[in-house]
Amino acid sequence: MKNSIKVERAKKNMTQQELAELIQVSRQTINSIEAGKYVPSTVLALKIAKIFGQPVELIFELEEGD
Amino acid sequence: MKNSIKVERAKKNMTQQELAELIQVSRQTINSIEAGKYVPSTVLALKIAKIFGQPVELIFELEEGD
DNA sequence: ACTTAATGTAAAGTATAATTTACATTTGGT
DNA sequence: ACCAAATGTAAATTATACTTTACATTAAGT
Repeated sequence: MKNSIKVERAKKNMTQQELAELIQVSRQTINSIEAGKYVPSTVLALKIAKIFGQPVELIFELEEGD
Repeated sequence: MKNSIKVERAKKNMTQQELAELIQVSRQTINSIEAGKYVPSTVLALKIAKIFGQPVELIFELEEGD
């Protein structure tokens, strides 16, 4: 699964720290998700999508093998 | 977080078993998600939404406390 | 009433998401 | 070059998603 969190963050000029605080997780959680180290829960995906004003499927995309 | 998987399944006349096979998880995983026992990963949410032809936000909804 | 498919539930185990702490590296401004 | 903010990375721990097995309950058909 890939995601465009980094891009959306850049659009809004938002740091990992700020995003982390907005959705109430640690900064490392955001960093790890961006780095593709793990797949977030649906709650996180919904919160992130909401903040960026985009549908979940536009920020998170399935890949081969998912 | 609540979801409308049961309803969408009913619309399509699909069993938990069938849905489970389509997204490659156990039947109990579907059952537990429907029962609200836990929040699925974003990969599962995307797969489920895809099968029902609905956006993720329409099937999975945040609640107070999420 | 009987049978069968579908669903609900539960316990134990495994895999993985998320946290915390800590430090290294990069980037941008002055 | 220096400083500070932001990002990358990593190990250890905790929380939770998911599996497997197994059994109980419900719903529907005959």
